[in-house]
Amino acid sequence: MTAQKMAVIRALEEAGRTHPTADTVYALAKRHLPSIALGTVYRNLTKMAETGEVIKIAVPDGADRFDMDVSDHMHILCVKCGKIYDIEEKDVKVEISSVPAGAELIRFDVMAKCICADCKAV
Amino acid sequence: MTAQKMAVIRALEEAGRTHPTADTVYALAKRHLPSIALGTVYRNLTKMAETGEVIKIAVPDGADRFDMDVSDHMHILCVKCGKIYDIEEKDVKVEISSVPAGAELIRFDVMAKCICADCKAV
DNA sequence: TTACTTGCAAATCATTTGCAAACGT
DNA sequence: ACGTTTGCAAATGATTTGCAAGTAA
Repeated sequence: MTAQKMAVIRALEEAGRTHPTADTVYALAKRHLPSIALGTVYRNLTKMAETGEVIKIAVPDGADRFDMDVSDHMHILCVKCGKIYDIEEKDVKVEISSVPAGAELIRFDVMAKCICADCKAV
Repeated sequence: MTAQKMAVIRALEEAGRTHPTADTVYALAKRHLPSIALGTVYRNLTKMAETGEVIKIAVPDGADRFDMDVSDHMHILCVKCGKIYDIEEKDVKVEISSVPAGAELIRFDVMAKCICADCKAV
């Protein structure tokens, strides 16, 4: 456990439910540890994604987003502003009655797309 | 309609259900139109994604994939080899009982993750 | 000590873009 | 003729990596 990893975790906590990009995590972490490097943030986030401490979310036309909430839930992306919202597990039901023969299911990532209230208002 | 766009469409047809990357589409298109440029393939795919002629699929740790099957269906990604399989609409049921207030749902992209039969066999 | 982690900068990969020439209609 | 599309190469943006120095255990 290094000061850098702690700064990254703290940054993720501060980001709350905003699903920050690596860049945003870097900016937040820098406030507490000004010497931290962007590469270090990437290295920590990548490792944490591998160990399951965070979830990495790929979005079309944009940088990856990170989510420290690893509980079962899904995401809904506003295609206009790019904000990502959460939908709690209890509010989604996914059932798959058939997978490719022999495949072992690991997890679902449900990414819904919407135009969010803020963007509709414009 | 240009020869280049036709070559891209033909490449997508040849790729079948393999969800090719832009690079793969380029390689296939080049067989029929050797003078075609990678940039042109990107331009065509991007435009086609905007108009809904193809679907662009963002995957973590990899290039975007394209799918000429725009019907309602889901994808399942093997986290080992990166292959993407289809799951027909009738084999998946997604229900969302609550979306962020005021948001207008556009579509779902369900990306399941698995270890596919080929990779389990190794 | 000793393996792991960092900061930095350069490298890589996917994708986009400026521009002048070529093309479709 | 005129707006659109192309090929090419250079530019961009995100992410990764090599390396020497620093740090946690």
